Amino acid sequence: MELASFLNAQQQQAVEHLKGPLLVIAGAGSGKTRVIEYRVLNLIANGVPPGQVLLLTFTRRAAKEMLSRAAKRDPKAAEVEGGTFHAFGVKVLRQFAGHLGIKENFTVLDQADAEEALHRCATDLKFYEGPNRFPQKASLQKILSMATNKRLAIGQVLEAEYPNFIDCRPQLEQLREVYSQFKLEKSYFDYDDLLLYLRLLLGQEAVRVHLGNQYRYLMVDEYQDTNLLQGEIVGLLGAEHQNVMVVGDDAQSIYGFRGAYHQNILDFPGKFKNTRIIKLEANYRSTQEILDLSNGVLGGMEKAYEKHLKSAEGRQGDKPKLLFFKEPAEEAVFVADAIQEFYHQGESLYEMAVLFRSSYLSFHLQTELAKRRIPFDVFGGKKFSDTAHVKDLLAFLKILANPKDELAWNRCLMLLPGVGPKTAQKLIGQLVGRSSLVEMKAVFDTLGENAKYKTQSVKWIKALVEAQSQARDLGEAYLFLLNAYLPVLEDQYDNWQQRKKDLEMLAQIAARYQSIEELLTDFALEPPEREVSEVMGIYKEEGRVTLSTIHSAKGLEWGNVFLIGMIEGLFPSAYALKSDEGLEEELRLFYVAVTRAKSRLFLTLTHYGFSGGITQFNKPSRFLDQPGIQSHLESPAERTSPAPKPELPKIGLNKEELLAKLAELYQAKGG
DNA sequence: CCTACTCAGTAGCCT
DNA sequence: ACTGAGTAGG
Ligand SMILES: Nc1ncnc2c1ncn2[C@@H]1O[C@H](COP(=O)(O)OP(=O)(O)OP(=O)(O)O)[C@@H](O)[C@H]1O
Repeated sequence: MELASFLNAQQQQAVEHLKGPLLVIAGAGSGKTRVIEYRVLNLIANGVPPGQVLLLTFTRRAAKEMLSRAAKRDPKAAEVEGGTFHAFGVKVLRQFAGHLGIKENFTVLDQADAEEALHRCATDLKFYEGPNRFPQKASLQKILSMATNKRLAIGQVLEAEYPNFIDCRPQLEQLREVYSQFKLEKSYFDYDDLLLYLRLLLGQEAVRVHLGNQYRYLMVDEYQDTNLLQGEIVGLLGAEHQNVMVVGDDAQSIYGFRGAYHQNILDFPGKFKNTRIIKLEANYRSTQEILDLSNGVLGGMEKAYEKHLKSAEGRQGDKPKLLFFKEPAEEAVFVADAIQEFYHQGESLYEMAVLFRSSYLSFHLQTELAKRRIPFDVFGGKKFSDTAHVKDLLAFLKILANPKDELAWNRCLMLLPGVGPKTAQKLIGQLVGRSSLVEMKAVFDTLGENAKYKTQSVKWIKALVEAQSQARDLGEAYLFLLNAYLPVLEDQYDNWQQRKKDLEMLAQIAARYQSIEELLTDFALEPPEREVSEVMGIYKEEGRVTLSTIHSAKGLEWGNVFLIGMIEGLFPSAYALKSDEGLEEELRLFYVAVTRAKSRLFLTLTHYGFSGGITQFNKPSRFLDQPGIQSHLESPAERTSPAPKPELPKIGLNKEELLAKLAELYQAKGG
């Protein structure tokens, strides 16, 4: 392989470094991802069996992309073990399940499932009955998760983030214990458990040696967004052989809310003695104008970064533009117009992205694009699998996979009219004592005739039994369940037809899987993004515009990028303004956003916004006031201040007059 | 005792 | 739009 034709000198050094610890730390667009790709190939070319290489990435998508690109040059690269820390945790945990007395087909709880489970434990412990306020389920999950990922005591998390709940510390500690027991008993693992148990297993000398021998070469991408727990995992996985390469950019650490510890990357050389450090200097992605702005963003940070982004090839282009609009609909029209214009100039839709801080900022644009039949994909925000009806059907599938899944039963039973928490619990008490669906059927068959939920629940258990015994594949099994669920769906939702379509689409996805466990695990670890109608029409050539949160755009690049919603309180987010670190992370997020663009970059905002049911005046993001940023933006000569509201015309109508006018209008005029 | 309904308050980023 | 609190009613 002639590396020199694909890599610069520093990249080659990194790719040719095969043994011992290596840290590649470099700015955005400097070719870090490319280094990983070629290092995988180089390891294989040097005789390393691909199965001995472990590549941990931030999303499963990233791992898949890197490995499939590498596999084009050497098919063996496809055999490399790649995925997220969480996915790797699942894999290892399934291998060792037998030794830990847990079911091999354990269920992975997503965040909402974990919240439900926590809520149940807290309710059982009667923590909501006392006179003191106890955190809501979402906060419970966040507090415990933060403690796990940052390796902090619950008290420390409370002090730092939830001082108002500081008195709940003993209860929260008890809750964590009960919740852990509950999960272990039922073979549930939430996201944090996947890391925690992996860490626990690696704490066993024998496991550490075993995995160290199995995976002789470890690579970690986006290392700046790993947390302390993941840092420990890397330390243990690499302890045997020290062949650990981590890659990242400390200025791109944007997952603090998930416990990311950007110091991890700076501490790496301390953890692994004799670490070789390689810095990549040249940027291959963007024009110098875009990089000037990026450098301006870096310059606005508290922390001084020595890096200075410079285009490798001296690429020149337009200065990034800052544009103001009256309201979101107008902003959407501008973006859609520009997309169409670029498309007609010959740009592929794949080279266009619209980025935003929060997913709801894209709603207007979604409407506008759909209206114009411009195909697009949405990343980030509410997932397809977060919607109630999809979760309902997944609960049925969970029961099919594991008839003793109490949380799934609870969700399903609560859908029955006449069944609330108490009845559901009572039924579950009877159900879990039985070992199969067929035996469970008796519970419903023997219900008193006056139980109004009897008919429906008997239909359900019948469908479950049939799905288990008669279906030839998962697609068929799914249809049994869907048909049983439909009456309740139609009852529950006004827009059931739309939801039914979603569930039919889920049928297609389900049919692609061999086993339910696989499907459920995939849905938990990498939920499908919200599907968007397959609009065709005038855009025959393939290609789709990307609409993405900045977080989900990490590591990606496009020729044309629109960053919308540059509004104070939205970006930087009001939540983040509470602390200096919060604001600093927003700036890093801004840096990530602008460095996604190769050639053209637009920042937009609107004067009016809509929030909490009222129209508001927006203030431009404070980022735009920073001189180092402003000077690299081309904006309208004068900043159009919000148009003053026109004076209201004076009219005076009293109640009688109003009623008389109303009566006039009520005069029927239609056919 | 339990469920179903109404109302008020709030709305982030992800595995 | 969606959640939790509070209350009316089975
Ligand atoms: N040596 C090179 N010569 C030419 N182009 C390169 C070279 N290295 C990388 N590139 C290209 O530069 C762009 C950015 O590279 P890459 O995605 O690897 O950067 P990165 O450092 O991972 O960026 P980020 O930190 O934003 O994820 C890609 O389009 C890549 O193909």
